[in-house]
Amino acid sequence: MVAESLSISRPVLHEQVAQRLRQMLVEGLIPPGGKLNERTLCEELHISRTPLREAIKMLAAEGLVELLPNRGSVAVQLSEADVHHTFEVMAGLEGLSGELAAQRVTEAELNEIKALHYEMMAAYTRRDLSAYYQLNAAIHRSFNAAAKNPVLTATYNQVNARLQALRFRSNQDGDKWQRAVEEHIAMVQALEARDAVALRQVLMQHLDNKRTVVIEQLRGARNDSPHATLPLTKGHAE
Amino acid sequence: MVAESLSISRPVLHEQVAQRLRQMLVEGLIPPGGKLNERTLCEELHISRTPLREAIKMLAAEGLVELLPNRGSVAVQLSEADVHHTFEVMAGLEGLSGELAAQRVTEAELNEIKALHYEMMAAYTRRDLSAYYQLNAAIHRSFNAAAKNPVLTATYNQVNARLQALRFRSNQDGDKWQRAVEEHIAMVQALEARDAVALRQVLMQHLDNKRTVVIEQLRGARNDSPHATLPLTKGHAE
DNA sequence: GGCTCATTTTTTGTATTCAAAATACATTTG
DNA sequence: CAAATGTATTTTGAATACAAAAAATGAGCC
Repeated sequence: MVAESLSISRPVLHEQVAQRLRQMLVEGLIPPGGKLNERTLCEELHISRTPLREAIKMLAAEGLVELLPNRGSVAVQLSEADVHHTFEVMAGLEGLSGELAAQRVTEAELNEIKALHYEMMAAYTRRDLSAYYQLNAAIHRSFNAAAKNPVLTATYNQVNARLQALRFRSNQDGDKWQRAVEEHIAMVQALEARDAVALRQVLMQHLDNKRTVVIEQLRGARNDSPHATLPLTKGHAE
Repeated sequence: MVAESLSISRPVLHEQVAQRLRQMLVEGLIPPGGKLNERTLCEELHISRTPLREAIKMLAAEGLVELLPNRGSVAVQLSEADVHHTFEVMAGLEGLSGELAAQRVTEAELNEIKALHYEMMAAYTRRDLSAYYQLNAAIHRSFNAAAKNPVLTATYNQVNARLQALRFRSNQDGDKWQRAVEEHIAMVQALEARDAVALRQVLMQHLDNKRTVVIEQLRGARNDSPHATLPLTKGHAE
């Protein structure tokens, strides 16, 4: 609606800082529960406290950090219940995505999703977890895009960002991984058939299963090292 | 999780300011598309620019204002497409609310919802639009509470806040109002029967209809006064 | 030795100042 | 008179300065 955007437009500082902090949170550079010391971050990012604090306030509104009055801010640490609730909402949003995508997907989009799907199958066959994970994310993004609802996409991304900080790599377990792949096959079939109800069903089920896997993993990690930051990418598929 | 909150805890300034700005946006004191002049707001609220700017950044993250680099910030003005997309997401979230509420509602909650429902029926019978509107909102809040998912509630509220700024009063039209009431009756029945699928269905349909009403109203208002801020609460039921 | 409480230090919250960009205005020129 | 350009003013963006609260330190005491 507003014109600009064509101009060179050096992004403003608080935006850059917010983006960088998001990255640090998702990458675990700031671990869940970790404190965001303003002075330290200012020195690291070579900025003053004003834009840093503005960025932190944005992240707080996004649910990525928690503000403790007069005591600064910490990276959110999701409890098991929080994770459960977040996945529940994600399932709802994914379901809606699927429902709308089934109605609105173009042939070109469908083809691209099928292509990504086959790439993913290749990654699965090779047990290439990293590639699988990336393709999986790309496919879910594509479903979202096919739904053609920017509000949905924004909402989805915001809720999802909180989960990203968990840095889970699900489907390490062979059976679970296979089930996920089977669900993916069903997804593509439902999308191709433009079956909104079926697609919604599959996607919600997919998320529910993912939730189970993540929570199991979370419990394991907590038991392994109750007070340390969660160990990441431990172990591989099979 | 974090302790505090028991203490009297005078809220910090940027929080107070954010709350006040939200109120001003929802009440139309700052109209959609209206500019947020920092100097003016500072004087009105008797604060310095620092907490004001922090608050504005939070509202931007919430999607209530838009930041224009080097040109300040304006209250979001939803296009018709935006409204359409927002309602679509709201329908999905309401549907999920209903699905979960049907599974989790307690007898006490059900009773309270039924009580609110009858109060609402009374308001409808009297054609008391204001009371109807408030009770309607209370009922939807109760459904949300019965779903017992704080992430869902927070997400719902955030998306809903953007619509609040439209200040619509739907169901002025007799037929539409009656249909909405019928849907409400179906809701309570489905909740009482703990029929998750039916409840989801009714709630989504309810939101879809509301969307239609709001968009019609929006078109009317835009045509009546293309460039002024939208006229509010014009006309009454029947 | 451990505990309490006062003092210092650090950290956060807010206000003010300085700088840069955008806007408004006036002057010049064709 | 209109368009364009240069100047002044306003407004936003960022850094610094100041105040208040919390945390850390350490001396005195039991």
